[in-house]
Amino acid sequence: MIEEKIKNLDLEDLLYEVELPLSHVLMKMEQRGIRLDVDFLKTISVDLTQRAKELEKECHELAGMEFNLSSPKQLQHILFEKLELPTSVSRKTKTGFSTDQSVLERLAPLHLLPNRILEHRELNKLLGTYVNALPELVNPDTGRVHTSYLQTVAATGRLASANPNLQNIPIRTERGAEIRKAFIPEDGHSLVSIDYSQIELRMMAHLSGDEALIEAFQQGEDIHISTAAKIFNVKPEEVTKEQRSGVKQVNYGVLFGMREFGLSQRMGISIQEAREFIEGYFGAFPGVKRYIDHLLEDSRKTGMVKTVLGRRRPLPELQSSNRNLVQSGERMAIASAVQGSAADLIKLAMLKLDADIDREQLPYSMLLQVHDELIFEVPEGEEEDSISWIKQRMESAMTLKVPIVADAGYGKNWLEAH
DNA sequence: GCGATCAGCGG
DNA sequence: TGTTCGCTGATCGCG
Repeated sequence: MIEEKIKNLDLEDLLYEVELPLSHVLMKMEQRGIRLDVDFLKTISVDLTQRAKELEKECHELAGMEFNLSSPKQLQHILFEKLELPTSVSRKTKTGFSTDQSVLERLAPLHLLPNRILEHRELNKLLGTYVNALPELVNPDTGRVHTSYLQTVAATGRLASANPNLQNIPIRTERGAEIRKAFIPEDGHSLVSIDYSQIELRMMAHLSGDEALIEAFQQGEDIHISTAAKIFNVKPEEVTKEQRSGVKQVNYGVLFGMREFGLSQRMGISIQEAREFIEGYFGAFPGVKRYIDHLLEDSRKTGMVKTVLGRRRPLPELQSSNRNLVQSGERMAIASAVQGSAADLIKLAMLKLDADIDREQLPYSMLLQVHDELIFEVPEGEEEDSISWIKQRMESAMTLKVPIVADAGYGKNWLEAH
């Protein structure tokens, strides 16, 4: 029986105290939906389409012939055969040479076309996936978009979102971030966004018990700067932007089980330099190194990895004789422990928030979850009060060996609130 | 119409 | 050989 199995795997609490109650919270969020400013998106669409057309024309001229800019196959032919640009910067794919972003960036100094393609790709992505697609998904009865949260598809225990996916709305580029302005509150309300600060690194500090990492978080300083100061043995105020940026990438790379090669690619440094970087990192945080070693040994023995709430991810790869498969499994083991535990944390926070909103009959609506961020709709004038109320509950959802910090904002659209 | 492939968005 | 997870869209070959 399934109940028997759940009991034997010690998953009863997770199922009955977390996942099943959470399904109700998610249902309410889906039914409430979030309001979308369709007129605003139509306006953006006109501008982006105009610019995309210009770029398309220019690309055809640069290529000396017409072709479909959205076809990697045709672009491959133009770049590497017609224009004879070097294939050395491109990795092989099943169908030939890749024309992805990193390749086009490396070709950019040699020809104008790759640059124009890059811009065209950005615009086409925004138009096709968001600006033109989202208005189609507005429910005519509610005037809002209603995502579906998937509770059982992510191997780490995270949620997923679909139809539409509201967990991957652009933010990193200026044009992309504009799209967030289309997500707006009900009349007389504001959007409030509260996100956990560096939650995965804090979870790593907690899980590993590394004294230096814990100390760095307890000091409440910029974690990447204090990490850099430790690795390079300088004072925090002497850390350069480049050093901070490199350390940040290592900090997050460690969470994904990154190795020398991946880091060197990402940072644009040699493999030797990347190796020294990683050695410096683990030298400064020996507890993290010990934790990862133990985690991998344990996961290999048991064939699975667990989060703080006992959520399990089977990892048969770790017992394979294929070295690549084992290494891939090791990356998943580290990522699952950290990301999955962070997912546990925000789920507890959501349950507490929902229960307390109900109990205190507060006029706050939880609308969205984006892994480390919660978005609420609250009445105008209650922004500050709601923020301190929500923040307090998010920051105390679990007790870790480091402080849990959440940053908050509010506004008349999602971009402003962030 | 379906599935494989490539590409790119987020945390 | 070469970062984690998952979702979506366009193209293209197959039927």
